[in-house]
Amino acid sequence: MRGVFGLAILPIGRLAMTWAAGTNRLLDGLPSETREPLLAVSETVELTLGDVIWEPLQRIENVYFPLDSFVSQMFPVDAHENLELSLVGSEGMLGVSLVLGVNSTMMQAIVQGHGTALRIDAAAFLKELEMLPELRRRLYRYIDVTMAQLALTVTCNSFHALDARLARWLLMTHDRAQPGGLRLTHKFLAQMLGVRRVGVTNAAGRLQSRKFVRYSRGKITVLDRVGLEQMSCSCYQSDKGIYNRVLG
Amino acid sequence: MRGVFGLAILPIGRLAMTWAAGTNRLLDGLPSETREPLLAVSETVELTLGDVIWEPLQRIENVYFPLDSFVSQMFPVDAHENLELSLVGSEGMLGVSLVLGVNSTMMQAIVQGHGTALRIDAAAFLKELEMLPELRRRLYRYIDVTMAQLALTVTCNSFHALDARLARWLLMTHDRAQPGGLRLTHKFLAQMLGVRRVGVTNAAGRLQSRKFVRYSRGKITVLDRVGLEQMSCSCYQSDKGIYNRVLG
DNA sequence: CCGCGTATGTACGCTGAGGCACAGACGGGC
DNA sequence: GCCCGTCTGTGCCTCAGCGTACATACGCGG
Repeated sequence: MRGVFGLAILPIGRLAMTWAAGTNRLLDGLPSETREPLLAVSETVELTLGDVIWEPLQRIENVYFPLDSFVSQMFPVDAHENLELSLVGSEGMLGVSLVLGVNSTMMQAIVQGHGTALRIDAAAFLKELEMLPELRRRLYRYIDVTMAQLALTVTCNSFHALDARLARWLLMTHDRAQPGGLRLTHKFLAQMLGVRRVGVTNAAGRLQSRKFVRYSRGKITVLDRVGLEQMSCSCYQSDKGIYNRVLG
Repeated sequence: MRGVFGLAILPIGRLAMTWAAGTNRLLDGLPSETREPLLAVSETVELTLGDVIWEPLQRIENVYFPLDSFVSQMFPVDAHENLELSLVGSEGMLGVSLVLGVNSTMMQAIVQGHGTALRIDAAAFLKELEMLPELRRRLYRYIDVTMAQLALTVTCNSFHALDARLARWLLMTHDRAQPGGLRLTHKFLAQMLGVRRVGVTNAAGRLQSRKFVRYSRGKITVLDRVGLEQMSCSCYQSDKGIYNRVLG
């Protein structure tokens, strides 16, 4: 039972308002007869800021269930046309294509927040998936959620101003990150949001002057979640709503 | 065998370069032991331009496999913030949430192109789905494709100019439509692309002045596919590539 | 064949964001 | 404690697309 972590022993996350570090909400929602065999083939690994989990067209060797790390997925089109599509933290899973019977991905996945994740070898995962109907059931529902969230993001990106999108992005990141300030430069945020760095500097400046955040040289501290929520578009709440509706 | 149509009898679509009317490419790719039982519970229905297949949060009563009709899906956020997310024609299926075990959808689906589709009652479909592993296998792969296509669309919408996106949209529609000119007003295109009507009028004017299309009062004729392809962004080809890679 | 509704064309100012350039400011490493 | 690289701030011009308003043009129904 190498590296199984506290997940099976301390399912505290289910009652907490925020997602507790050390658990994965997707797995948490499984009956223990389903969760245990999966944990038995998983190992806890450390993911470091900037690690590339996979590149487009790469074969999926492992799937990941983040615990207190989080990872963002992009879809590279041309050289610098990157844009974050989804943020996967302890509420989700990386490698859903495998669940759908496709063993490679079109996405690029990069670690955004340092922390731990459960890692399962692709072959072992598929074997368990076959034997555990409850696992299938839940992961399929999760996939439906990610599709709806992706659809929301398309619309949000098209219609909502940068300030609102930045606020939303900071909130979503804050939800998934460990306490103690986010490691994010403006340049990086610009890539995530698909805009210029200067645009982020201006938008972030406006957030800071309203005392919603404080930042300095790549470290951002959220000071006022409520303020950020008011400034962000409704998509932040919608995104959570989509998740809770199907998986809550 | 009410309304089973020529699909089982005349699988001509498999050899044709363009998708032949009267077949559905997803079902076409199935072995006949799988296809036949599904066809036995399906009926052919006529879909008329403007029909609303479903609204957000509505229960999925039927799934659809378009034959020579096509349907677009939107994700309404606020009042008029609509934007097309996917175009489903004879290459696809409507109601994938059901395949994932979720019996409602966040999408709005509206018929874009008049024609026929196979319709299957949700309960009957689920029953067949359970009994037909090959069907599951193929539909799961299709879902993976739609996720990748959606991801592509997010990025395309963020980075590519209206002219290119309009060209892409016309090509995709043209691919799925029956021969003889598309029924699309500028106002409608504007909604699909998430821009103002005036923007479409200008962009469409540029396409027309280059003799790529001709249009008048809601009817658009594609004159020069190659020209349109050159004007559209690479996303048109990418979109087809994603499909063929997994389902071709 | 007239009228009205819908579709399309055009105009004007506005603004968010792009492209680019450069200046200051912090902070880790030597 | 200094240097240099990285991060952040600012300025300037450009431009695509928005909001709005109004003008024309086609075509169907009476």
